[in-house]
Amino acid sequence: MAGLTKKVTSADVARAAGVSKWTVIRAFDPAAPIAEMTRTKVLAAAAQLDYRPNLLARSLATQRTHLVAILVDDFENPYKLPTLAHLTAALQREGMLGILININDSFDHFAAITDARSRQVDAIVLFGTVFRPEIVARAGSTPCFVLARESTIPGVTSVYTDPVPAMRALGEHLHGRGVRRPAFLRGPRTQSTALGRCREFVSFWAEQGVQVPVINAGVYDRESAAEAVHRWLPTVPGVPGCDALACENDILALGALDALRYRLGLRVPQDIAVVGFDDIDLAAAPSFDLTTYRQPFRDMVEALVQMLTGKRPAETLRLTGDLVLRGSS
Amino acid sequence: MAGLTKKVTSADVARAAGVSKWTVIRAFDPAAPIAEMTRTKVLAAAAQLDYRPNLLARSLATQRTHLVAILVDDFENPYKLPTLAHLTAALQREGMLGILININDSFDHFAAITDARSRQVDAIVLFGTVFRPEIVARAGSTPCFVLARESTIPGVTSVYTDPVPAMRALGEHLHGRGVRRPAFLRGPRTQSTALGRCREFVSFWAEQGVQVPVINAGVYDRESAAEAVHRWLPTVPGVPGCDALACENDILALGALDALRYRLGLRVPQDIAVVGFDDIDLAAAPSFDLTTYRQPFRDMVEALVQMLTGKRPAETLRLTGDLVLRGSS
DNA sequence: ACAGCCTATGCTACCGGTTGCACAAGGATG
DNA sequence: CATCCTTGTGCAACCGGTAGCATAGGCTGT
Repeated sequence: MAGLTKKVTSADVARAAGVSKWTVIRAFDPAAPIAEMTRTKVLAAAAQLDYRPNLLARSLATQRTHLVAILVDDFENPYKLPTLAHLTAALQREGMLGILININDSFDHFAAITDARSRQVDAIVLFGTVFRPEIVARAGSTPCFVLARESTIPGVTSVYTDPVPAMRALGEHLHGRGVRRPAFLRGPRTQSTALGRCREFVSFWAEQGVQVPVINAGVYDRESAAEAVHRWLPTVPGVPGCDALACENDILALGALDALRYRLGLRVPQDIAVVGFDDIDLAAAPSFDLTTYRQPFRDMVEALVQMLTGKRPAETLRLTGDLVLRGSS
Repeated sequence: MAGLTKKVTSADVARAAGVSKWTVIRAFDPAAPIAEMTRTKVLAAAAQLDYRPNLLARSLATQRTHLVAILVDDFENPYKLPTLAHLTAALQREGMLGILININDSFDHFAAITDARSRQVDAIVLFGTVFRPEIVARAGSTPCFVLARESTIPGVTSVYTDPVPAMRALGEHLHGRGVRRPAFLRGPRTQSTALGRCREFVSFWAEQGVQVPVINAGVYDRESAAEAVHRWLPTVPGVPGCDALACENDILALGALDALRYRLGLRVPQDIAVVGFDDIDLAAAPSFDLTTYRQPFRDMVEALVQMLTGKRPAETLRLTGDLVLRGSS
């Protein structure tokens, strides 16, 4: 019955309770000066009519929507699902909700940011997406944050895992295991520069006097990784042509692992070691048992949400994660 | 500069162009009667000031937000990420955006639906979540859809994969391979009833005169599945105690597969066959090579979005998927 | 020259809240 | 008993659009 009738507004409740609509509003504001008896009367009438304040109208008046745009351009990497879970949960704890925006060929950053701003979102979160400075400029006065990626743009705060200690930890681990001819497998070139993992890994080995070949998978995708490794390894002198494969993230590593074992007939870790980055759930599966570097996703999200609620100053944060040693290395 | 100044409204553009704010609005409406010269002048002024209509104000006036609430309560199952990608893309093609709402212990269906309605969303999508009739009643006049789950509630439209032909196909496949003592591994009991996979699998084998034992993993989680299988199988007479394991979804199947191979030392498929449901990306990995039943996620999403835009009558749809034969059976 | 019509523009009222001010009622104070 | 203060309530104005009516002014037809 209640569902079929027109929407209930504060004026309706006011009429039912015999007060003005402003008094109704006050009844819902714990800090407002209002007689206890009146409040009780109003709340009873509101409950009776199933009144809910219209947040659209409130947002228009207060200039705050408690809405955050979350821009994602790559739904291939499994770590994004649990991280989205953390992010939405953290936002909800703060009374906010996230609008999930899919950046793709027909809806680019430009369109997404324009749309988000028209909707008056309180903030924009670029979650693991590629971006260019001029794109962020479109955000105008809307605060812009980058999650899980380095931001080289001044004024754009980012929270991500510091690649320097991470790649050093992975490098030292491999070096300690006797690795001397490692290769690096990365995804799209543009994104890689924003991650710095390749750069740091290569730089670590340069210190050891080793030049690391870099393989391009082109996309962050298990199958593409498998193909890239399958094509590349046989072209390198030696059997196998390298003794370790460091991958930009776990999903590439899983593809690589499968290609090494099932297409190239190699034993991991005996013939070649494999390490990834992220520590996604499947990395722990005995079938893969992948050595990787765990990103502190939960902490990253918590820090980001504190920044966008203003509970913490907005400044770029580089967090460190943990080396997770498993059987693949 | 533009970012630091106050928000630009139609009145500002009107002032700049020397017209009234209503004329500004008309300039942006292709169907409005307006002199071409005026329109040009207004659009120029708008571009100059970087004016964007405030969709909040528009929504308040038109009573349409073009916002859809997407309720998710389980972020464990990897199929949800690509499906979210499809869903957001499809919504965006229709000029809508999705608010991703995380249902959990501190923010339940009740709170989520109340909040979503206060925000005046055009529709609510329950994406693979458990729900009770009284919860949906809270949606009031806001249309409610269930994606990837059966809805037993009258008036609530759902789009899901028909478990009848699906489990029959899996059952017949296993039967044809000589399986005679299969078991079924499922997740939480409450959700299972809304999926019907267990029911239909058991019923298929009943027709063959076989009673299927049902194992509870408790949660849709790889590790829980592995533990459940590891605990259960040794308690059953015979080595192994069953000759096939059908799992409610792929993520359970991957956990089961690992437990069988690495904890119980069994060979798959020689000693025991394993089949899943969903066809997630990792099911195709050579390490698992899992036989499964592919859900037509893309079609499901497309149909759902057409329903919520009104391009198609809202009625429960049971789609069929495809049996995907691989090496695990 | 004037009715009749059409086009382009302005205006009022409204969507459902918020904000700050005005003011009435009642109690404390001198 | 007048004054001051406190508390509680009503109200106008506003947030930035939309919808539909009113009307000015140009053009056509007779």
